[in-house]
Amino acid sequence: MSRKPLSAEQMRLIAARFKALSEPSRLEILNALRGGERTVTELLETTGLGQANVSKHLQVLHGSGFVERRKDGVSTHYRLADKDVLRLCELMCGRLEAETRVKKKLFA
Amino acid sequence: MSRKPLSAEQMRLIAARFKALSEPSRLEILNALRGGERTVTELLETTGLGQANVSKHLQVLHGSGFVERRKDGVSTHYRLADKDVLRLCELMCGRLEAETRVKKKLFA
DNA sequence: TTGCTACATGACTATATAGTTATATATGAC
DNA sequence: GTCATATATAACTATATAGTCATGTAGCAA
Repeated sequence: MSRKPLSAEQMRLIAARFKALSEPSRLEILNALRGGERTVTELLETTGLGQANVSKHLQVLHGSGFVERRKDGVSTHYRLADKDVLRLCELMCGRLEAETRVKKKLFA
Repeated sequence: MSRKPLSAEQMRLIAARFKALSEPSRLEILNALRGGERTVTELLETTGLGQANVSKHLQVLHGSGFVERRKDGVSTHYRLADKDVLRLCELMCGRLEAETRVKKKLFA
């Protein structure tokens, strides 16, 4: 299970990737992309966030390698780069569900 | 692979968990705990961080459920709550390695 | 009691960043 | 060319937090 020791530089890079996933707005965007490729305008409508705000979040997600993009005329289409994001979120979800179960037991 | 839709509240909670993993210092602490239970003093020595700083990071990690603790006299022993942290980091590591391979190809 | 050690916490500063507004850039229609 | 649309970006404000210093608190020894 546990692998090689991690260097300080590796941990800095890993922390930066986790930071990209540490904002609810960005998770909302990623969640919206689960349904497939979306333009920025579509993401504005789905998430209800401001245009400049969404654009900045998309730059962060693209810079961290979580989304890829494709320009088509005046639009830019974004999509999930791979399934890792979903797996990461599902792992976190699993943790939350476990916690919730424990809390329910305490109050039962 | 992809599961239920996520509520805004769930995404807020997930983001908070990712945020706990988004600091290099906290990853260093978690990395040190891969070797097993450690006291705060031991973590100070391993990481080289300040006492108050480590203590605060440990509160964050404990509040997020990533570490558990056990008081023994004047000392507090911390340990990884489970293996999920390692799996999460390994997933991120895998992404980084893949990126590095791509970059090497570009310069080859 | 006093003193010492281990840890936690409040107050503070400095930095990072989410969100907004205004503007820039680019593409296509006309 | 002008105009409108789609996206990106610069500048700014407000908030969050990492790190430090000082202090508080709890357990143990003498």
